[in-house]
Amino acid sequence: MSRMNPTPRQRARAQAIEDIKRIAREQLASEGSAALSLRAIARELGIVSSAVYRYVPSRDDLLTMLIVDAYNSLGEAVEEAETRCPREDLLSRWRAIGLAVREWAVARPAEYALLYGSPVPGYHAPVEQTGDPGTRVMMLVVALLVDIQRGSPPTKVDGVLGRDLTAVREAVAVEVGEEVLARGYLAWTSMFGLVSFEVFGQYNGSFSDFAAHFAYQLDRIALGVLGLSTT
Amino acid sequence: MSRMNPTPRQRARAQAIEDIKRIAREQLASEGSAALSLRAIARELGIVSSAVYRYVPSRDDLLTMLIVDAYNSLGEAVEEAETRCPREDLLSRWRAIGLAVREWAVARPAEYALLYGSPVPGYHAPVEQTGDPGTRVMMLVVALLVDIQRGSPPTKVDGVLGRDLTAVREAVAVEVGEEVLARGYLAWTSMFGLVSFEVFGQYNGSFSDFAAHFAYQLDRIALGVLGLSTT
DNA sequence: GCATGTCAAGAGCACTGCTCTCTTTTGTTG
DNA sequence: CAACAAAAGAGAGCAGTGCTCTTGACATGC
Repeated sequence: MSRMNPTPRQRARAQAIEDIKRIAREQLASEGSAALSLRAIARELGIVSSAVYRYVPSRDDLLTMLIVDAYNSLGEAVEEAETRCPREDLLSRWRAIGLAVREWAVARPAEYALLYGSPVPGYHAPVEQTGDPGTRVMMLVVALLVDIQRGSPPTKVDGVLGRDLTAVREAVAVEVGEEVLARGYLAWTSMFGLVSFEVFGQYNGSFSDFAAHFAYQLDRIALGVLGLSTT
Repeated sequence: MSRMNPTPRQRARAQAIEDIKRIAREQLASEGSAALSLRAIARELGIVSSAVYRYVPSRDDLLTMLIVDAYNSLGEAVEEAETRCPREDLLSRWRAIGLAVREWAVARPAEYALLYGSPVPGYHAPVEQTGDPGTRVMMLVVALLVDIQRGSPPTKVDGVLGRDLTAVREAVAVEVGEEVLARGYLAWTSMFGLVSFEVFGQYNGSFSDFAAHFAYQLDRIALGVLGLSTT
């Protein structure tokens, strides 16, 4: 009833929500996440502030929508880049994932901060909405780990960490050993550490060419952490 | 005149500023950086809001003070841990730095977010005040890199990245080759990637024992990136 | 044509940072 | 000890925020 043949009403409503999100993204880009103001959005739309609440329940819900959209946008971009690679070329798959993440992040620093920066104060992302889109990139890395594991026997990890990793392995239900999984976690966090340092300006102008630095370190992660040969 | 024998006035003033910063830190911890409110601080102090402006020029200046204090607190903690290690035990020095950073971060997540999270919207840290305290931890890593370099001939890095690294090497004026410097950057960002993922809740409950995970990955960085033997 | 549901408007509440003026307190000094 | 100046506090006020509520206009579906 609501998805087959949308009524003009539903069309207009969807368009209004799309407009609100578009302007919200612009504000996000120019001012930052905490400066996101429903009143400013209303002004931009030539609308009184209370009217915005017809379309968006609250500021936090708007943030959630933007986060979900951002996760999907990032996921789509990275999936698109990764599927171009030949399946057997593990190194180029890793490179494609990393480069796509960085490219997306530097193009949309505010949205990247929303996903991977400090959590917005007072706001906690509802996992039931953000959880699924938030794992799309992760899943590509997991698939890569499976192919890295293939051929060599899985190695366990000792202690509490080993049990945690086993639980993760069983949760995602793929054939990857604990030790490779741990390598994947480090590669994953290292890559986001690199991107975050660049996007959040932690390098303090050490590098004139961030892309070169990132590509270099991405290969170093592939070699030193994932064990992929870069020759 | 102003630092030898402080007058009672100066004492009271310093105490008032200290109280403001203390309550600000509490608010930061309980609510987050954007929720930091001068009016709320005034309420807590039993003071009218305008009176706070006698001690703190603005909200942004208060944030700057907190950032400088946080950098110094972190730097002090890490320096303290690192100097305990025997100079020749490079691995334990790296471990000490990493563990101290993590410990400090998980104990003060809000202040850590202030330093290494997404930048506070509308606020840009004045480099002339935050620059120096912000490099204290970095300097320990640089010193470690010098000792890693010692004995082996320095290796250059090609291209733009190589020139950037040479500029950094000349800026800090220490005997460390470009290639080791690049390793240091990756180790540095990887470590902060790990800490940020934990503090900012990106792991989504994968690990029950973050400390074990961190210690494990810290050693892996030492081995795979810094080239320190963990045997 | 009319009832129904949607949308916009506007007022209002409680909060924020910040400025201004006025008064009180307080340390110093003649 | 008294007088003075500097510092601190109080309070009003401005412009902004998220959000709620009521009221009126309008289009949609029967």
